[in-house]
Amino acid sequence: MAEKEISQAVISRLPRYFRYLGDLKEKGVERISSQELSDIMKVTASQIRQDFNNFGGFGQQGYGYNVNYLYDEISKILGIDKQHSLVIIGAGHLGKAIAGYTNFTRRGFVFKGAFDKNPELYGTKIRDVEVRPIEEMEDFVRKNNIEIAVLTIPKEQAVPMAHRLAACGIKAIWNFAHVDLEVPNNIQVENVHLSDSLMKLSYNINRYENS
Amino acid sequence: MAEKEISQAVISRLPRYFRYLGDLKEKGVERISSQELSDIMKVTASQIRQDFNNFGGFGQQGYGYNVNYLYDEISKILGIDKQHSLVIIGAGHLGKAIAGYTNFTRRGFVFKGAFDKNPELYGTKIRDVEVRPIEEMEDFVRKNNIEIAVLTIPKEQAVPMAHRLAACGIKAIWNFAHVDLEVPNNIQVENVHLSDSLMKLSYNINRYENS
DNA sequence: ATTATATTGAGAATTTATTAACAAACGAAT
DNA sequence: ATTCGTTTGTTAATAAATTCTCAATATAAT
Repeated sequence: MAEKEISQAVISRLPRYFRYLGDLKEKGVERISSQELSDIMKVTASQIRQDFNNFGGFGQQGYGYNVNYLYDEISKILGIDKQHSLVIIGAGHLGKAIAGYTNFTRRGFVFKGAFDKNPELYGTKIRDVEVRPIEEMEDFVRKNNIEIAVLTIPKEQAVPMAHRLAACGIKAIWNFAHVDLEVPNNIQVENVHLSDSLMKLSYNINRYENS
Repeated sequence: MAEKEISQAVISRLPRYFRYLGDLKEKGVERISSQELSDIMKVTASQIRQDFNNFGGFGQQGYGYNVNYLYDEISKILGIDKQHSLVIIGAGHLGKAIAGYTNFTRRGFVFKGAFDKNPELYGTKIRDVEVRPIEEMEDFVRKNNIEIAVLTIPKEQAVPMAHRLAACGIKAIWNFAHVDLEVPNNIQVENVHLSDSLMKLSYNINRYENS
């Protein structure tokens, strides 16, 4: 079947729709039109309809969208209807912050292991999970069929670590190191470059002041 | 003077250029052509030239770009040639991770204060800075002319806190809470929605498997 | 000095993304 | 049943972003 490629711009907007639909769901709202959603989310109704239509018609003419149905469909598209196992590589504050973030668990991201190269951390616990020596990482990933590695280590160590992760069959890397990884393209990478984000903020402060 | 508006797409790419130019600088590379940079960064040479040209000609025909000069110019554009003061609102793991990230200091982001509403944290230190009661935030921001607030608190508290920050003259909010803030448009907001990022990763795992 | 080579900056062409427009379809009211 | 108002899905129009092309201009070589 000829899968039409969906642009990453569209994908990037889905989690936000998902978030707002979750809120509506909690409030007990049953149906919503693209126009109402447009007013709440401050994006055009046209874009909302266009975005949803990439995946087939979720709505109904004259009615709008059923909130629960749409919510479920988006969660399927995003793949968060299934569980994903993850390990943290680097048990510093950032690693701990992410591991401890319970909302991820609610979304099906199950925190299975944590690794560090600092012996002082071995045996300490993050939410019932023991920090292990980084040497044990490969075995653990293989045996437990881990899908996602969260890379919260300094950039100097990130590139070789990505290679190690690739070699032991990880499916995806959520990369917090400030460096671009080189991995085979069967491994998905999502970068969170915090310093890039902060620089953008700095630009916008500047821009506002000089205008 | 009629300032041509630069698209955020371009701005988003600048930090990455900056990072690569920093690396080249460290390696002692003096000049580089858009084609060489293209090979290293895996973006088109055309885009590189177009991007730089938004800010005036940084290069020279037949020569290329001077690495040091270009690096300095981009740092000016991004506003990281000057110092920016920041405070952390929410001294949990994420707040600590960010406050402790020394590279930000190198880029001129100076960590001045940390606030939390949990009394157990009062007086504890993050890099020589004492965690203070959140009630003292307004005064501190005003007296110390703080520019940036890093919002690392749960989403329920984020919206009212953004209002408090707006009221005491903050210039920018770096928002890690999973919610969209409403602030007057003299305040710059940069969102880091980690769960959105993780969902994108999940989508791409799915997409690869079903292709 | 002259010529060959390299490389930008800028405009044109193309592609992609966003917004607008509207026919088709549904629900509700009469 | 028919009509009316609503709202989608889809196509068309517009806008924005990216890539291509090449004249202009620099460096380097002879």
